[in-house]
Amino acid sequence: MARAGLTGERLAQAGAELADEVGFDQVTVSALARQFGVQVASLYSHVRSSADLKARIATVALTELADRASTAVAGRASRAALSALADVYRDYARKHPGRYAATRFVPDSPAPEHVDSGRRHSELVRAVLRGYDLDEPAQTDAVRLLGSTIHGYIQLESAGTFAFSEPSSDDSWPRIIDALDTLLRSWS
Amino acid sequence: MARAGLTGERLAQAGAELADEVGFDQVTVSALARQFGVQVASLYSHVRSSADLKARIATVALTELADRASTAVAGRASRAALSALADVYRDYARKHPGRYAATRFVPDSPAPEHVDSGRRHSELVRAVLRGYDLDEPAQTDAVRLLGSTIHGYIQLESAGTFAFSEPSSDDSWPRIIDALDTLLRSWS
DNA sequence: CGATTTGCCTAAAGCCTTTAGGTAATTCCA
DNA sequence: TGGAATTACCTAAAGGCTTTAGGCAAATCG
Repeated sequence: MARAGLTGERLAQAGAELADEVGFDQVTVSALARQFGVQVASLYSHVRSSADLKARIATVALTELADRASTAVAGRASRAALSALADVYRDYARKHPGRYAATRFVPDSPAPEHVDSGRRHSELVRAVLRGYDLDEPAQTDAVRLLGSTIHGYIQLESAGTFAFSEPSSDDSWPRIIDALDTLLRSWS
Repeated sequence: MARAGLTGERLAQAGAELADEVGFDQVTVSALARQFGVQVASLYSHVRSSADLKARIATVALTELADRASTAVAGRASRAALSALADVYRDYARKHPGRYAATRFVPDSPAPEHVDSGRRHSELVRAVLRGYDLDEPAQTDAVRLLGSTIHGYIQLESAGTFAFSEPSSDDSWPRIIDALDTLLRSWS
């Protein structure tokens, strides 16, 4: 070791911050090197490729998000749990748009930590569903419905799709969560 | 005019095909020039920039999709209309993944044709909702819910998120559409 | 204290974007 | 009909990002 000390870890963290500032797609090995004031080639000792850098950022984001989701769901059930979980995703996407976008990045060969975080997410959704009375395969269907709707809403909202009509997307959001809650209560 | 005749129109069309082959993100002015066997710079007489090319492809896709959706919804109502509409989106995404991805591209300053197609889509969803009894603002909420869920599902499915657990995502899909239908019938 | 490892550097090749400035063929019209 | 204007595509060039190869100096290990 020597000098300042770039590491894969540090690069992923800095990359996550950069993503929030300039957008996940604009995160490049070059831009990151510029931030650290070092030559581009230096980073290639720590990340295998541009895709590898993005994958690491994705893992950071996915893990961070799982941590928050976990906290939000703890001690809550049914509607309260659903609402808290959904809000965590949405708030995270608003505060950390770059990181949230990173979350959708599918690595060529995901790190174990990445896979773990992915599993934690689906388990959290299943935990929320314990408050409703669903057996398989309905439970899996419900996991997919929830994931689709929440991720879909966040994405369309951030793309500005809801910005040009009333009511505000802030108002629609809780009503849509309510609707999902109702739906889950009476899932055929 | 002269020779073969590249036009913005033709480039958008060829770009759409290229997108389906290699992915929307891999569509570049260079790649397209290669396909046409001309120098890269030549294309810049017809498209303003790489972003402009992508925007044109997006417009082609959005319009194509609106046409199909329109056909699918015609003569159907309620559940049948909802299911047909959702299937059009999903089938299009599967047959034309590059074009479908293009659909999510938000142009800096959208062409009128692009805006029109966007409007057609939301009007089609509202048409489907005529089969249910919703007044404003519930109707807008429902439009957003439907859009979020359908786009979200398609996206997660194409990212492979549903590929590693039972039941198959083909089986979940109709059940999720059913659930949405039920939800709309009893929207608070 | 010498050998090894670590950390960052220079160099270079390859691909993509975009602008500038032609050139030949076609079309318009006096 | 023939010169002017336009059209369609080209060469040249600058600048950015990615990635590999090879090098040197500082820190650490034995």
